[in-house]
Amino acid sequence: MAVAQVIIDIPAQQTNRPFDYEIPEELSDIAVPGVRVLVPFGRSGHLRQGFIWRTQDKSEFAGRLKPIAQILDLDPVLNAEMLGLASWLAEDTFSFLISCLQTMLPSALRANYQRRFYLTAPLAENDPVNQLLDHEASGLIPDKIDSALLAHLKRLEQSQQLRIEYQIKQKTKIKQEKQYSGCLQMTEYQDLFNQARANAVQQRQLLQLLVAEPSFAGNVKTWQAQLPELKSSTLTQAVQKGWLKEALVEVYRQPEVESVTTTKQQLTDEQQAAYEAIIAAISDAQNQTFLLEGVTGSGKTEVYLDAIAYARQQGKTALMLVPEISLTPQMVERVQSRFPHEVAVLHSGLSIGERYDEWRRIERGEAQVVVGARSAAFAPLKNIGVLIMDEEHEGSYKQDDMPRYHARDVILKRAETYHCPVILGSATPSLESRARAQKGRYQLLKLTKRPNQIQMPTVNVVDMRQAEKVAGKSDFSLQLITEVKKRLERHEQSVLLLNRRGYANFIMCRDCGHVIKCPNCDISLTLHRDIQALKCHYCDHQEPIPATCPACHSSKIRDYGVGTQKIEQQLQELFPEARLLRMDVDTTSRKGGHQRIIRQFGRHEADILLGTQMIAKGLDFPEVTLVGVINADTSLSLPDFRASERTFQLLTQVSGRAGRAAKSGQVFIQTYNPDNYAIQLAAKQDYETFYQTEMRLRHQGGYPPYFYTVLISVNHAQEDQAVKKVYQIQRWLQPKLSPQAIVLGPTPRMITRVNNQYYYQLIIKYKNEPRLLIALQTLIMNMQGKNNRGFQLRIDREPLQFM
DNA sequence: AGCACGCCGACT
DNA sequence: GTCGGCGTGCTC
Repeated sequence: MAVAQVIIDIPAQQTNRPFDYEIPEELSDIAVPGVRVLVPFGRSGHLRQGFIWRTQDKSEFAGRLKPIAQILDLDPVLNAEMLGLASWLAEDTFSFLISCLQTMLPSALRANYQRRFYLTAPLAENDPVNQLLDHEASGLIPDKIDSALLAHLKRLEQSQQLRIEYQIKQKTKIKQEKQYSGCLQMTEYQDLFNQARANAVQQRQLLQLLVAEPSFAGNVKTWQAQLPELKSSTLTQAVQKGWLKEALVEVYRQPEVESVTTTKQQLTDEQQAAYEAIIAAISDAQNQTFLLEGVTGSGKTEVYLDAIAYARQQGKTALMLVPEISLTPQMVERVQSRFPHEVAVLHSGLSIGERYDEWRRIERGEAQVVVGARSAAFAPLKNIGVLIMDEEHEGSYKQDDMPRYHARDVILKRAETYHCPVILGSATPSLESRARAQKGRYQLLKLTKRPNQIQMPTVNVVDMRQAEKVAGKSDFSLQLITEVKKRLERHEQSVLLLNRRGYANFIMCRDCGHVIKCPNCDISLTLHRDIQALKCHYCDHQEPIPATCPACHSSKIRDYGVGTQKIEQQLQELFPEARLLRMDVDTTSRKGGHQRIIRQFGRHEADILLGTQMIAKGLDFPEVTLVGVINADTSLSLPDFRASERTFQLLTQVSGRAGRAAKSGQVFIQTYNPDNYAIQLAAKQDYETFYQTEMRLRHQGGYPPYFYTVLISVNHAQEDQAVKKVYQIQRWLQPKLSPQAIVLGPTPRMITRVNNQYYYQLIIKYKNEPRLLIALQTLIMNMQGKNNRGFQLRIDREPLQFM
């Protein structure tokens, strides 16, 4: 009897091992590893989705095996490489196999479990179940249902007044579109036209078109291209009247863009040297990692594109990861125009269906070049020739829920499998990567110059302790404002950065000092003036802005801190004639909001772009000649050993936005710490000195890259419980560590309470602890069962956030 | 997550 | 004596 080991999708994920199932004879041909299956699970025998992990001849399991109910794929959705990658990922990130398998696939392939009830007897008029009805006698039972209502449903089921069915819906896969085509003779259309009422303008236009071309066909858009006034309802009516016939046609959701082919640009000497090193590794199938350290504007992208072109010439595929934020239309067009019809793009703006279509194009080999954000690291490419990660230092490459993977590690792993090179590119590499280049594990390639004699911007540090301020607007130095004014006069553009990391707008009472806090979390609420509400950035809590202080009823309650909205208002007062664009989480939260703003600014529809860190990347506009940093300091004072690194990166990146073309650029950095090394060196655009300085400090403090780190965090609704558990874990773990390992804590997390859960943590710094990783695997298993209800454990290897 | 098994309290 | 509370543990 053939047996399949199946990894099952159990919501609570209390198990991390496969379950054996019998493969029915008729399914034996297609029951191969990597296919999705439906299997009965548990006493209820309800179907759940799973993945075949392995197949074998017999089972070790003593009991009776249930058979696989259904196989969902004719071809496996995960090949051998992907299954191996999942297994490595699960171990590396201390996560469950099932969650790794799920994150590697587009969510369209994930099962959608739902419960429906069907009435078998009429309900009482006031029965609460009435609210759930969405059809005549049936309704959906929501996932989040209050337990009383669920219990009520179960009672009704027991008394046979209704029955509950469990269903697994596959999310829509194939998009279909209505196609309308003429189905009558020209003379018939002519007759209809003659009969049509004189005021039926739309119908007459439509018939006129059909008289001219009786077999015209196409979707709504095609028809509207001919008749711009045409409404889709007119087409529907025409179908009803028998003038047209309609049919459903399968379409890809992202039709391929018609693009012009652009060719290779002339490379500078430095670019050429980097290119040659990379292509040698591609043609020799060497698993070599390159760190491409190039100053802003030095043309790293051109090197990437040429490397991809070389891989394509060799008949190989290529993957390029970029941070979500720089996945702009300009960027995508640049790749698409270089490799027409070969590119698949994966980013968060895609709908589930669009994402699946792109995934399918890659999987079928129809797209050989993939550009995407973090999760694109799992793109189902085969025969990869080169893997690229742009802005390699970016924190967004690490996922911050399970599995907590870093896309850099994923592509390094894939490169091992494909024996191909990896290019990590950045103007400000992470210290981890730069240190590896120092040790020779990565090969360092440098681009120190901008092509075409374009100058690096000149950077001025403005000492805000002594600078003359604009009257009444203490956030602006006179110097910066004068520069902005000059740009407005010359019709050039300015970019202003508000460094808001770790800084928020909060509400405080001037009389008693009371700060309005979130009822669920230990954090003050942030003011959002556009929606007239106070919001908590850690849970979903939201409340109206109070008119008086809730503690002392004084009316002198006002907001503190610097927010983009406030700065925007002040700028508008200073320059009433200037066209301003604001870019922050509030203005970009809607789909495409980010790209809309960038496009607008690119068309020079605004003079000043004001924004948070998101403006530091991805924009490349020739008219920008001024970059101003309003407050460089805020990110320096955070209790995180990476504070300097992040500040340096942010300032360097944003400075690089100035003077990308013929016009030279200037940068003004306002700060209260003008002597700080991160600020000084960012002003000089001197990465190498920053690297040396920061490495010394990391060495003294015993931080990465000199030590590895693991963060272990426990949370519970009761604070004493969380404390007890974290100490218990420490006592258990300590004896398993060598004396060289350093344990920090246990300590409460900086924001101890979030969503009414108390968080306590332990940080372990180590160099070589073979027993630690095994111990942590054990810990995660132990925490699942028995007396650990109500606790959540989180293990984060090489965490980027320590707070 | 479901569902059953199992060991304690208030009832026909 | 029994019915049922939901704590505990298993699901191929």
